Amino acid sequence: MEIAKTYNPREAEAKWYPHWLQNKFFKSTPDDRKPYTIVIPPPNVTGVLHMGHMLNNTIQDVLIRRARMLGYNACWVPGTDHASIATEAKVVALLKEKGINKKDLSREDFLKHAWDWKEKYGGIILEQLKKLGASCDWDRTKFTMDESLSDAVTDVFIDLFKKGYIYRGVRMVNWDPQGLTAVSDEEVIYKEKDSQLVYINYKIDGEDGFVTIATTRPETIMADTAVCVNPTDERYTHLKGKKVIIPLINKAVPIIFDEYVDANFGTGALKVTPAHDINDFNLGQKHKLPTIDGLTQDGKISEAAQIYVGMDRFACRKQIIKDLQEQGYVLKTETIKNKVGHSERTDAVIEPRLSMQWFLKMSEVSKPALEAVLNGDIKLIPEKFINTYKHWMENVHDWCISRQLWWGQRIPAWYAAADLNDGTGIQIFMAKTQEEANEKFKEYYKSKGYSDELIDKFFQKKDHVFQDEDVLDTWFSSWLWPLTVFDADIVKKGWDKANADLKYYYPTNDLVTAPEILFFWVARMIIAGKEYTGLKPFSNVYLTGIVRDKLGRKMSKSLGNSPDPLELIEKYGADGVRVGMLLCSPAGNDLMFDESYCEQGRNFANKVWNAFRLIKGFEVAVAASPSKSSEAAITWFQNKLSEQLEIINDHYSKYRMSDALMATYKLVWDDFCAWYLEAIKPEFVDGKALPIDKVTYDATINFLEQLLKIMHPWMPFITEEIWHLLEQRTEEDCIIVAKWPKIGAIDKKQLSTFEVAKELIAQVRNVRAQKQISPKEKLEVFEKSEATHSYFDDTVIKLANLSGYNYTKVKVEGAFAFQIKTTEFFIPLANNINVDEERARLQKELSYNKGFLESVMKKLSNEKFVANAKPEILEAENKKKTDAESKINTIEEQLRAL
RNA sequence: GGGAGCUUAGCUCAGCUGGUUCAGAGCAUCUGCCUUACAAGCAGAGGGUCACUGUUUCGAAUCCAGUAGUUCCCA
Repeated sequence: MEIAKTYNPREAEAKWYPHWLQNKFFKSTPDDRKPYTIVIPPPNVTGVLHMGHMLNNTIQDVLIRRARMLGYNACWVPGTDHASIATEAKVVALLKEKGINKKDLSREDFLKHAWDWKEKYGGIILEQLKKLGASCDWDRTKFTMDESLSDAVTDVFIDLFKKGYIYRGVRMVNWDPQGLTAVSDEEVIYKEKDSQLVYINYKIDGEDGFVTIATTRPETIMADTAVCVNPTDERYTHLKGKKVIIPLINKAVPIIFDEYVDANFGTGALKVTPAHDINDFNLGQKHKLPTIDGLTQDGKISEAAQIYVGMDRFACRKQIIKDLQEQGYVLKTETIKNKVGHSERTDAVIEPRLSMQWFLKMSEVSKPALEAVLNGDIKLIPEKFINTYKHWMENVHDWCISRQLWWGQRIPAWYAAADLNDGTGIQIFMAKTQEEANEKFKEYYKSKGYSDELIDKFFQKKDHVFQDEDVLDTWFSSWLWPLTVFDADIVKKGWDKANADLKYYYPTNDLVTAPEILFFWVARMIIAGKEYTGLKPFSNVYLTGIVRDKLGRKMSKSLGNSPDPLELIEKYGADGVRVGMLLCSPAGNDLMFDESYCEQGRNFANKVWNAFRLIKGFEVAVAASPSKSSEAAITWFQNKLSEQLEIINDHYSKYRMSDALMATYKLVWDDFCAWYLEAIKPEFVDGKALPIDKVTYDATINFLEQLLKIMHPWMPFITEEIWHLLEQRTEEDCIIVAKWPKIGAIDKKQLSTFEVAKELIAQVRNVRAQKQISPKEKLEVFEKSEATHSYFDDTVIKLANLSGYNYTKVKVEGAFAFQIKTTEFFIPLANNINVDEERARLQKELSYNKGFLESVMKKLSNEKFVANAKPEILEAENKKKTDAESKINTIEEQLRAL
């Protein structure tokens, strides 16, 4: 059978993924093995696969595949997130294209469109993950708005409300006038902008003179309800009890005094607009000022402003500056830099706005979550994020959980009049259905002593008991993810009655996610986990970096600097891309991605392929026994494999993915291909390869199989492909479910002996290169030593192409001489010795060694060093001294001999 | 404005408790090779005042302080 010279990833990928699925290798059900669980950070239904997902999911797949091979019952739960704002924005935009305005639709109709959209596009990203090789248990795929998961979200809301953690209040929120919803503090991105600071004169009421205020938001002056100055500011003390007149609308507002105002900023006089600034709001509360909302929810000037009504806030800003200037109210304007908040989702400028929202009180519930990380019960990798986490959790703000949207879980709060006689007041009850809400209100009214007749009459009217219009923040459903993917009824039943799945898989093992959502998601999952099970949701949180381009810019659609992951897979193969991603991904640090890493990954796959090709091509001679050189190579590689496997396992245990990968890469490429295979490769005689003996062949196949297993988590496809090409195997005998290799005995001494042999071989090759001697011409080596033989002699003879490896007690004249450690070697070179060149080389070596000796002597002659250094260090220094001295002696002798 | 991190070869990064396997790896570069597994390869080689300044120490890439640059988080 002809095997292709270069590896073709496409074929293997098309073959093995379906094969794994068919054999249900990704599937997990509880059994008596130990579980190893990962829940996927559910990608957004609006998303398509980007480089961040690639990185994140490759890491998860590597972890889960290795765990599977280690014998754990590995379970990787996939799913998606409904992404309230982003999805609603997409659907609204799509409808708009079709000429449909959201406002013209009923809630039900809109949701129908949204579900259609989700069904059509929501699964794209999961399909793309399959191309990457992701070994998720697809039967467990969940969506944050699945009926059962949504139900759990509502249950949690009601439960937390009962516990007193959820409250409703007027708050200054970050309002997105485009998305028409409040967004959380975390969803506001502050960008530095040039802004006009306008100095406006407010006339003092009843006397001549002005107070000048400075503002970047002149369009809100109509909503001013005071001007505030610092009580210690002498410029203004005479204004106590006075009023000023707001220009254009000629309205008098009081001058108030408060320490809050910085006398040094602007003019030291601050316009107070409680409805449009959080600090002004606080001032307003303190000084009992009225609140005027000068803007509508979509960012236009409101009726309350009296003028410019209906004009857009930014258009109005321009216009009002112009008008104020014309009427002589503007003292001056200057350009300053300030940070302006933008909506993460719509990029609209955030408007601080007073509105009625639902909040979750965080101070209590966050305590166990902070504790879990601080005491090490949950590990953050890398550890530096513990600081960040701690800081956030200790200064945590209440969480605004309501969103003025339709796509999401509707808040289960129901409202009706408190007083049935005149229909005034508002009473609120939590309920999951209209019927349940009605019952609660009936009971309530009865308890208040209203007559049955009155109550019946009330309930005959339509919409008497109505539900809150808002939905919950998406994170309010995804914080339950590790719980509800296994048991959506956990909130109702409690941990003690949790189903078998949850009891088995929870707490999960590892969570792999981006540091950007440490608070949004990770912290809140810990809170929910602690609240509903008393347990942590996961043991380790691996925080990946941000994928950036070569120039360090974050990869984004708008910059167009992100390669399409699927195209990369097409070009380099899934294995190549996986290796490429992880070669450049230190934990928690950003990675500067470049396609050349994928090329390196592809090259590696090809190297592995060709190693297989070589081995597969061996002709086996059953009767032959292994040569000494092969025997030595086999024992050496056995040791090497064990040594490196131990290192690789250790890297994994510390989540040092790129180190584990690099160790694997070097073990395969350098140790196995460049050294081992070259050492055992049969020689060519008369243009034909000699057959290989059975012992060496079996050992080699065994090594390759072990290496394939070690490579499998990184390169699932090529390893599975070769696994099956090596021999005829049953359907179920797949590498994906093979056992992870065990570490054998490690003979350190032999490993270091081989290192000397390698150095010797390199020296011979080096001499050839320098003297331009063909690799085909055999050379001879003499070792000056008392010994007559060492273990790797034959291996050296083969790899360096020697005619003989000899031992001598005296030095060899007229030969190229060199040293490895303290041993002297000679290569007779007939007439090839250039005396001047040799002298220069030896002189250079001599002066290096003299300098080295000098630095050692400096230490040893230092009394304080001898007195303070640890004994083993002192010993090492002494050995350095004697070694250097002997080297210097030898070199000097060689020089004399020239 | 407050806090955290980073700065080591051309690039991307390792360097745990201060001391020869401490100045490393991979890629890139240069030189020589189409040696019948692999040119997506083989064999060699070059390349760094460990950001800067100072401190502690017998000894500092490593500890400490300051400076500069840079990134992130919070307001």
